[in-house]
Amino acid sequence: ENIFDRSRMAPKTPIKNEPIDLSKQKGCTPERNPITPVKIIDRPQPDPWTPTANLKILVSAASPDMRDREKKKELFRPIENSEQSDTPDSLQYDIVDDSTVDEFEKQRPSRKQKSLGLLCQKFLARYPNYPLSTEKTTISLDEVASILGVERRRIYDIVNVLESLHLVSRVAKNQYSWHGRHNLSQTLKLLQEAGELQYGELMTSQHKEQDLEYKFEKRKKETIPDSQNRPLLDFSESDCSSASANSRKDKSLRIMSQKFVMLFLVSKTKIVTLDIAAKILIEETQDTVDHSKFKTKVRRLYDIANVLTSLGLIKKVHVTEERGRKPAFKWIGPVEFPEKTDELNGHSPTSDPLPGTQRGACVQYQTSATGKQRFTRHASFNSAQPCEANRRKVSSEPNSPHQEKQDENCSKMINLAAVCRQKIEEDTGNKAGDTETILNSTKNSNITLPLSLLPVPGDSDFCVNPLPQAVFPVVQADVPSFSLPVGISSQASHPSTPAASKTENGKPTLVPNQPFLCFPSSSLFMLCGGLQENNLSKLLPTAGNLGNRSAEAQAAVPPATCQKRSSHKCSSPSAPVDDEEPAAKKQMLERSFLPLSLTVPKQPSESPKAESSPGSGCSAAVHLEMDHFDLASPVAPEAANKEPVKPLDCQEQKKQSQNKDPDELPPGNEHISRENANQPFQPQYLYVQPAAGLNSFNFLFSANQAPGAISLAANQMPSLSVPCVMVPSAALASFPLVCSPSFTSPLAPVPDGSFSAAAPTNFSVSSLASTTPVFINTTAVVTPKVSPAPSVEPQQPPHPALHLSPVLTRSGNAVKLDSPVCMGHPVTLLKLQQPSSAPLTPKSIRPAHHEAFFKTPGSLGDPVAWKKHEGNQTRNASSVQRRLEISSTSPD
DNA sequence: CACTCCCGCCAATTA
DNA sequence: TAATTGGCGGGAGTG
Repeated sequence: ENIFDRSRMAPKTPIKNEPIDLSKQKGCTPERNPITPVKIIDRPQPDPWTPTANLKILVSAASPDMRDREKKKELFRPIENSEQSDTPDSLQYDIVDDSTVDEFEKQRPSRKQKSLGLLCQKFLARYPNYPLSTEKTTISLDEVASILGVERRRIYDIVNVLESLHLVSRVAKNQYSWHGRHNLSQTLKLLQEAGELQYGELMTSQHKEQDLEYKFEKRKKETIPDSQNRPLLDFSESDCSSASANSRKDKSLRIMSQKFVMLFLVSKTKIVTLDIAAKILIEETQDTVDHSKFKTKVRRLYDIANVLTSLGLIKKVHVTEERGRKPAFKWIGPVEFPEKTDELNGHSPTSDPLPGTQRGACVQYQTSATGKQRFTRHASFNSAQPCEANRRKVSSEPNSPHQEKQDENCSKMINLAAVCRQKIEEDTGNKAGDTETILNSTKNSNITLPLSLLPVPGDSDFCVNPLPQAVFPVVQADVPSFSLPVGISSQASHPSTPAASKTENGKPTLVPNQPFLCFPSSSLFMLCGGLQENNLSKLLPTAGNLGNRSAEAQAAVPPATCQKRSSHKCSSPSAPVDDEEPAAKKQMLERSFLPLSLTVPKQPSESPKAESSPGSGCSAAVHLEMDHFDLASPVAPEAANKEPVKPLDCQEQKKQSQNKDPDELPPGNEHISRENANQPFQPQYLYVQPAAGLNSFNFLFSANQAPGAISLAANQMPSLSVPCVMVPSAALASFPLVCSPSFTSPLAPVPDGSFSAAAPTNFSVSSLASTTPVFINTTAVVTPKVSPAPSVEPQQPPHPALHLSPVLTRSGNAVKLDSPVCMGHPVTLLKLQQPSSAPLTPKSIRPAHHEAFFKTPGSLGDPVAWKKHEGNQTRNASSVQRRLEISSTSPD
């Protein structure tokens, strides 16, 4: 159609034609053949494209490049075909016949054919819905405009809306990068959350529109000032910090789009009438609701609606009310936004080429995490780009008047964020109370993270950010590495531990902050502590900025660094850095996402950044955050040791993040990632038997730490980004136990004695045999029994050992070899593979099913320990679940 | 006539 | 200053 138009109508077309068609149609030249040509023209073009269209889509999935190229050409075809297809053709023919000459031309271009919706479809057709992570698709506005045969202005309309949903992001002038729908669910989720804050009340009431409106206004006044103030944090700015002003009024379209979507997401009926939406939007923006404004708003809404319709998120409907029928749109997109990993996983596999690289990391995150991860990923990608990418405007200026505004907003936002957070937590089912409590209990500075999060502006991130997980530090503990839990607390250090660690290969790793210890055994363990959103959030913050968080956050994470290494080792030194940045970016991005005010600018806090990590390249990223782990990587085992030594306690934890480099690690090694700290922990642990790829490695994950961290490589190779410790079984042999005091330490510093006590225990464990992996959380200890479990059989649930009391754990570390699991905390142990004793789980034992475990954070025995993060955790958990499931499956 | 929403002027922002 | 973005609203196409 376009072609038609072009030939006839559009002057521009000529150019477009050629370019547009690209190679294929020559025949179709723009000429206007009065007669049949029309049709012919159409035909030819379409044909070439159409046929392929479907294929190409598929292909696109397969090969990006191809798809891009082809899609461009074809894409619109399909659309056209679908919509217009028959009609136009037939018409055309007729027309042709009738009015051989000019007339048809006029008709062709019917307005509909030029609609923004159609244009958007064409636009979308050019890009894969779920581009591989590896490929980065950039969109040139000029190019697209010419290809689609429209003025740039129109492209802006589309892109702005897509940008609001994060399907694309502005990279530079005239350049946008295509993200596809990977993040869509995340974005929608955020919008929904944000929407609930802003409009929740409104919609809740079933809406009568008026009611809604009414409420809306009311609400607006009361609670959400921000929207008016500065609704637009949206994107970039917030994070960027300065935020430059919101540029222009601009963003209006973007913001409007987000708000519009929010209305749908919040609405129970999922139907929003234009006029209501317009009113709401107007009000937010302005108080005056003059008619002209209304009209303008409606116009814009149509624009947005057209794009959303093209995206398949809404459809037009009519609602008849008393007074008649009103145009409205119904949301037909996803309503629930679990984090989805979706395709990512599938895609990811391909991506990993880079072992240690960022990318890899990113991927993992993605994998592990849900949508968030995706973001992360993007972020990483974007990393190259400035955060601002989103907005050109971002001015760096630190403080500008705008800023002030922002600050104000920030405060508001913060509040909102807090609210959101709470909400989220609650929603998640976590117990918010717990969280807090936990915090308190935890006190340890670092750990407390969760708390801080709340208050901190960063929170907003929380709400906003989906990605948090992206960041966790991962450490690989390779062979040699040992980290002593010592760090955990100064107190904590345990002689034994260190010794142990070293002893053998050093495999056993302790992570200072981390709660868990892993031993390699044949089977794999995964422990998940609190994975949570919170964690995530925390993590994010770190990256971001947020000083506040930093402290708390340390926990947060360093950008994950190592990620993927699973298969490879990560090692790339450079990677870490990158990761970090990306993380930051992510944050930004995330923030940006938030439409409303959610995003909060970071506050100035000081965050001590982690020191740069020593040698490990990867580590760099990590350090930031804080992880305190030590990794002992082969490379720098020493370092690891050192750190451990340090008093981790609160302070240190922050800093510590050290990673080690993966490089050195032998492939099989374990990675340890840790998170640390900060957080609340979650009691959940997963034990995974080694999958094929894993062989002897065991993984432990602490939920808390790395939310998204755990991800399994596509191949099954598990890659851990999580704060986990993996120990090669071999290494473990001698050491059964690992203790990480750190974690707990923060909360409850473990008495030295306790720890030591534990140590002994461990030894005893030795009997277990190498196979048996033992994890000890400061809080909890788990002993998985590996199939071969030696005499000590963990299986019995009832083991006395199991009971190590949480107390111990908390206080210090409890360790038990015998019992399959010991938990200080309400940790849940999951065994995926082994059936062994079901009962293994300590208190919280949930049913063997992983899912169950994950899902129910609540089960945690100690609320205190685990705090609030749960909300986050939940998310994390979910991600974890996935992974676990995956992993489990693989092993199975 | 009401609904849609295309079109493109022109200002704000950037480069 | 030129170019890029994008707000905005007139007014045309549709039903």
